[in-house]
Amino acid sequence: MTATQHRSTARSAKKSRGAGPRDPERTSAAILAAAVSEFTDKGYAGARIDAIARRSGANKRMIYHYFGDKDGLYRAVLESAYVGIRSSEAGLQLADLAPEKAIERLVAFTWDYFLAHPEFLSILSTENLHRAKFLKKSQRVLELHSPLVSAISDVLKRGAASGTFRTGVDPVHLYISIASLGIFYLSNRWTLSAIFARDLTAQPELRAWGRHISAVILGFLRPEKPLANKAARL
Amino acid sequence: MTATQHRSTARSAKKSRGAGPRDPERTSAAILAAAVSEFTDKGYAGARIDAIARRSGANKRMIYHYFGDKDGLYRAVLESAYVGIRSSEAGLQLADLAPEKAIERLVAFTWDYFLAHPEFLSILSTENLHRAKFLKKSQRVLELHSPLVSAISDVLKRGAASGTFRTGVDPVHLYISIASLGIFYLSNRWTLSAIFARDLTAQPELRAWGRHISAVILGFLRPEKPLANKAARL
Amino acid sequence: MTATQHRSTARSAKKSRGAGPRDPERTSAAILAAAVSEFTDKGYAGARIDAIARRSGANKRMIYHYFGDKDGLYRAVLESAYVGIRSSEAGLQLADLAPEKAIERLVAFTWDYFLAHPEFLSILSTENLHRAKFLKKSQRVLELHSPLVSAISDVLKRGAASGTFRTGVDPVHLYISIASLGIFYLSNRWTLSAIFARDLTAQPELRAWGRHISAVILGFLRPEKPLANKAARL
Amino acid sequence: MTATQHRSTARSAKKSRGAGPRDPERTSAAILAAAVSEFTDKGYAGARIDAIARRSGANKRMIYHYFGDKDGLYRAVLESAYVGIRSSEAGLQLADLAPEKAIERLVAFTWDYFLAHPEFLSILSTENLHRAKFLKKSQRVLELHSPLVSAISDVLKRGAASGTFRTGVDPVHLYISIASLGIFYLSNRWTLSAIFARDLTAQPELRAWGRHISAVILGFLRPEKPLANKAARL
DNA sequence: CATGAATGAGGATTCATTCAT
DNA sequence: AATGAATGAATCCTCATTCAT
Repeated sequence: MTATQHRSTARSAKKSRGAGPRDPERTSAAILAAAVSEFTDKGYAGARIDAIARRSGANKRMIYHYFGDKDGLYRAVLESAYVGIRSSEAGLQLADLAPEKAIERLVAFTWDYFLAHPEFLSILSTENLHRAKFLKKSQRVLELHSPLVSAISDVLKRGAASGTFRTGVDPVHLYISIASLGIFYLSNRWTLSAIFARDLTAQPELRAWGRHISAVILGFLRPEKPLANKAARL
Repeated sequence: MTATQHRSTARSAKKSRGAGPRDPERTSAAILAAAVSEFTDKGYAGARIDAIARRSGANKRMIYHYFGDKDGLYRAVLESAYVGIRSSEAGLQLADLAPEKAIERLVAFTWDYFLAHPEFLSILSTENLHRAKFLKKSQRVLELHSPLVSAISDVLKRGAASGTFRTGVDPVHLYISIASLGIFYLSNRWTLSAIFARDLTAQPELRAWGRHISAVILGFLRPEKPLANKAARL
Repeated sequence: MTATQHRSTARSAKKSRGAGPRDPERTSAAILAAAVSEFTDKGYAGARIDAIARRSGANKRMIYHYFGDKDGLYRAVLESAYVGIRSSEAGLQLADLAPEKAIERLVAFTWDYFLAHPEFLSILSTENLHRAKFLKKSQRVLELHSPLVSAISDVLKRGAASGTFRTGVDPVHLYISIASLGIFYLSNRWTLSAIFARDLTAQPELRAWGRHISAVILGFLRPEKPLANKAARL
Repeated sequence: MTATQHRSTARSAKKSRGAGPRDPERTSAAILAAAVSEFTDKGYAGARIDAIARRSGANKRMIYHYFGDKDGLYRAVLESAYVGIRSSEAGLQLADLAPEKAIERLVAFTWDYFLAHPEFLSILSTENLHRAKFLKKSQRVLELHSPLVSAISDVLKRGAASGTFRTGVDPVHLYISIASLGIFYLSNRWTLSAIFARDLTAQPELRAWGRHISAVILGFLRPEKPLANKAARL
């Protein structure tokens, strides 16, 4: 990625043409970016190749050249979405933190990421409408997830050992819970705002919900019976 | 209703054609049912009027007759989905139960309803892709939700008063949390199964997740400092 | 066929609209006729659905409605071509004629048919470019040909028995020979005229070639050693 | 030629890339060969410039460099096909053979050539679909054919003079007859096999048909009335 | 000479919707 | 009330050809 950027920077110095013909990397990146927007806004079936061409400034033919067909382009969008979140996540260093802090940090990161990347939520939703038809084929994406599970598992073990967390929590369940609370709220804020007659998309509401997620997750993780009680019962 | 039935009975004697032409109610119900399936499976843009006509056995022209256009048909589907869940919910009688029992019941009902009505999840997701464009227009649906909020609010108050629940919980937040955990899991089970390499659609996993939702919600609702509070009260 | 014509005639009396909407039979017949011309002129790949729509006066969508896709339309054209020649042929009554007369009649009919139906030659040529890909799938066409072989076989047997024809002639070979001489000349008249610098498409040339086919076929069928045989029999 | 070879040898030492860039002759020959295959398989309209580039290993731009456009490339293919058969034919030396032997040889050569050069048949067929549009423009090809007609004419005259052949046979007609029987069978073997439910592409069938052509042509050429009869009538 | 990116006009096919009966 | 034919505007995709290097 750095190499690429360098190269294109170097070149754009030489010839400052706005949107670059003869610059395959830039062209295909522009197409991908436009495709992310379009698929995000309209879903798979609603997305229009013509619109992507227009948005990206590229010739329609180039889309087929670089991505094969609509499916291929969508697949590229899907992959880039997952690669995006997982690689950001990799910088969290949960192992260096106390269990409670680690979970707080993971929850905060996740919520912030979802807030900052609405396209991720949208692609997810689209992909699930298709029952993960495309995702299943993407080995590249599938390999991305075991580090995440290991990291969470490690935190949970440490927390249980120190008595901070309840025992027996499944790390996959925990991650899904965190994601649920964040993604569902954001993905469904439009219908939720409508039915509850309350603007859940407003900044204060969003901040409140972020705190709520933390409260729910940490509230749940508290040991089932406080230590004192346990001792008392013995 | 009686009139209609009488009429159609009278006529079906006259001309015994299998599926009923000249039976407006049956025709439009068949169309709606087919539309639910189609929109559920394909989303709004992916749904095909032709497919709905085929699936329902009705003439395509009838769809336009009863529902105006594709939008109108979709709106009908959307409304029927919300009416379905809210009217089932109305039978819960949460006010008659102890706070903890009431929440357990609400959680269990909600999870079971989502499990039994995948079309509800799908429609929700589709509607959110469109930022609730259609829902906003449906006064009928919007009016359906204040009883739900009131009921939950009442339970939370009773729980807080008795020391069973923490205080300051927003009923809308609580409902969204319950819905999040259920809907997100089910809507996303296809991608989640893929990325976590684990069949989250299997019966035991589904049952485990149902228990997990209860644990999370009730775990969260526990008073924040149980020992102190409890001690104080004793 | 007669029924159809009658019906559409009856109707066109009632409502004299030039090209008939609401007359499926006429519409699909018009499409087929236009398709025959287009595929004949341009071959499969060169044919344009748009052109067929224009030529037939039908809406493009109707082509897909009646024939499925380009392949289906081509297949219909192919079938109609074979049905055309074989059903005309069926009226020849070769069994009622003396062997030599029967062959003369078959040759004359075949040549005349080819002359009158250039589209048949063209479709044949197109189909062979595709190695009979479509024909192989058409059971309907394949069943059309055994009566022809039987009829020729019978004539050859009678001719051999009476000493008019040589023995051991394969009826399929004979038919292919007759077809070869006629079809090749006509299909290739354009290149042949060019390379031999002689207008082989002119009427006198066509008549001369018709006589030539007869002479070749009958010349070939003469018994191999006429003198001896004839003498012996006298 | 020598210069070119020298040059390319010198360079192939320098950069041993498999197929030769910087070797104009090889590049254009490779393009032509690929074009022959492509036009043969798909016809003019069905042929793809991209496919020819891929098949030949040449850059698409080179095709335009050497042949101008699709038409020019097709024309080159067409010319090479005719040059191929006519120059092979030139070696037959029919004048040195007895008339019957000469015809036998011509028939055998022609059949063998068609068998060995399916692309010739295919190009012919394609060119005739276009009514010899391209051929007419190719002076080079047109000049190729008068020697053939002269040679056949000479043989026929000698045969008629010696009483071996019937009189009044048009040499162009004779050649077209020979070509008809060979080309039609081979070009149409796919449809003929299908409609006659018999594999006419099998080796034994091909050999049998080769003999059949000879039998038909020589059978036809036999004098109409044996000499004895003629004498008797005088 | 050679390359691979780029293009615009068109190609088959599909869709929601309306018309005539 | 119900039907099946008909439509025109898109929609995805492909093609021959040219441009910049």
